[in-house]
Amino acid sequence: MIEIRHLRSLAAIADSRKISAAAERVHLTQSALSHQIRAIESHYGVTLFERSRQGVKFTQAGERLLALAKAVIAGVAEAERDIIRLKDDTRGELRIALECHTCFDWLMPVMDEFRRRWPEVEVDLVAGFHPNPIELLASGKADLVIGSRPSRRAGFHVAPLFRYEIVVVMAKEHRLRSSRRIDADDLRGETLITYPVPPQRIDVIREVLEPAGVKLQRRTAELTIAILQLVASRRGVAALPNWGVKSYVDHDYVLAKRIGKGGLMSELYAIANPADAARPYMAEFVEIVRQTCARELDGIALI
Amino acid sequence: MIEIRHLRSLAAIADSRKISAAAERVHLTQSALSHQIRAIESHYGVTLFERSRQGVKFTQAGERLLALAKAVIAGVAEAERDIIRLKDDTRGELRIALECHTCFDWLMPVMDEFRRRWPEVEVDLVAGFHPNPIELLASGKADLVIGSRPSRRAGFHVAPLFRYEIVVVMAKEHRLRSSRRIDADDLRGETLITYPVPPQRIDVIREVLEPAGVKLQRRTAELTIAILQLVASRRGVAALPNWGVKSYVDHDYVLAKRIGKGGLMSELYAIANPADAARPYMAEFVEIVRQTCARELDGIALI
DNA sequence: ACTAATACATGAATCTCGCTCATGATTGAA
DNA sequence: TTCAATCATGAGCGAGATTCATGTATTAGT
Repeated sequence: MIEIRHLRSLAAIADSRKISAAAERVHLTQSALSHQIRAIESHYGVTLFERSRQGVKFTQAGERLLALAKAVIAGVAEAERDIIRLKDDTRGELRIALECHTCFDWLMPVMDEFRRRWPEVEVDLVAGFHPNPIELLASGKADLVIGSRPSRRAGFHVAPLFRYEIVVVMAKEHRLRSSRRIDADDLRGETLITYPVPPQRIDVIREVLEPAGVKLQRRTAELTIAILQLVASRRGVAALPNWGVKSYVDHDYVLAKRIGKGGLMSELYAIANPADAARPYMAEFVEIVRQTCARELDGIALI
Repeated sequence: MIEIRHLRSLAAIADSRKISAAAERVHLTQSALSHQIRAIESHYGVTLFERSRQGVKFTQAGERLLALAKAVIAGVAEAERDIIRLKDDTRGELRIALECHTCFDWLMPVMDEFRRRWPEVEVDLVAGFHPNPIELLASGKADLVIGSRPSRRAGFHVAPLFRYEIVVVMAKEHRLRSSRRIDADDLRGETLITYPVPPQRIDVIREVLEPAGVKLQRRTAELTIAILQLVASRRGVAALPNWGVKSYVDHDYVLAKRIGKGGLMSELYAIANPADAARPYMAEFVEIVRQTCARELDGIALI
């Protein structure tokens, strides 16, 4: 008899196109998923998808079950929200502060979806640039910070979001235009264009340039689009999330290059006070971020 | 994590109003169901229903989960039908013959629902009275007979429907009007009004009168309403299913009396040729009968 | 009031079935 | 060809679901 866990597996497979990747998402081994699928297939006497190296392709029967899965999963989630509402007082506010300003790109759809699910929660963005957004949590000016992992000593509740790659963007005519990858030394003499935050908060400085003893001139801008304008007009280079610059690269406005051998990776977390983290809608906000980003941003990995 | 089996349990509890009765319907012990519910309740931190002597009453949270359960169960059933359709050729015909003519009462809503679910199957009623409807199966004139259990030697596929009580109905002014129960001897000298079928096919004769050596005059009528007219106008008594006469008794047209100490019970089965019984829509027709009757008929027990 | 009956709860024992582990099979790429 | 990636398969284990035995509470009957 089919169960919700099977439907969740199915949805995960549909999302990731690969059984082994889907297995991770539902916290199972590849073997377990394989067994699950086989069980469903033999139960109904149909095949759910054609397996191949580059992912699975759903059959008609698979699509039909997938449609059921999506409906059931959504229905269950909605019912669970309603039950929480019946049980607890779910009014509250969610003031969000961003450490990484590129995140505005994906925050809007996330907030939209969140408002739909928790209309009684007041969502707000904490405006302006802050040298250390985490302090906003401690001072009670924000309820949730999206940024890099704080030291665990600070006592905050930390939920992992995703890992992404930071790339160097440069003008199309830049002298390094034909390099496949960029190392710290390559950048000597360049101007680095960043958001107006302390150098220690900028990954490429902290992780790459400083260890190599390379110190660049800096120039700041508040908006991603402004940074890219400066880059395109050859006022310097910038280091930004790959998903933040993808559309500009695709349109050939600028070039993006990998940093170092394996690329410079960074991770985003949702950080909250432990008291607030227990609120029912908090975990769901994090889930919405993860799902939305996994769907809309290229080249990220949920963590 | 909640699973479909929990939702099925919940729906069964809602239907039967009693945990122990519901347990049987989902093929579990009362204990297992009790544990299941407790697990769900503690998982969500809510109570799903107030337990009391005469059944359970759903709380708001219980109602919400129940709504989910109904939606999910219906969705799963629909998806499974679609998958069967994708897999097999599901066209076919379903010619139904009735052994018990009172069954026309509930057959219409059943057929309606069936047509909705399997529009590509041609449903038909085999008209007229037949001395032995089972023969219609063997001769290929019917695909499904609804009646009492045939001898297992006959090689038919038999699906149980429900158990019900056969009561004696009599005019309000009948000499036995104040008896609480009727025994074979009480009926000596009466006229028994029946459908026009052989005496061996009439339960009250086979099970009660004949064993007691009581032989009554018989008179026949083809329609339940005609039999009741004759009873009401004091032309005799009849023995009919309790649910078949309930509305007439409730309106005080006739009286109904229990037969013997524990009542005369009878059972209905759906009988088909094994080859036909394998067809996907057959099992579902039986399910629809069971569910519809459990919902609409008073005083029956699914078997 | 006492007893019997009915319905649900509870804890321990048991057992099922779903998971992981180890390994094999297949296929595409280098 | 070999390697790497992906999925399949079978055996064995263990968590969790079920049953069994019993307890508790409420109700009906005499």
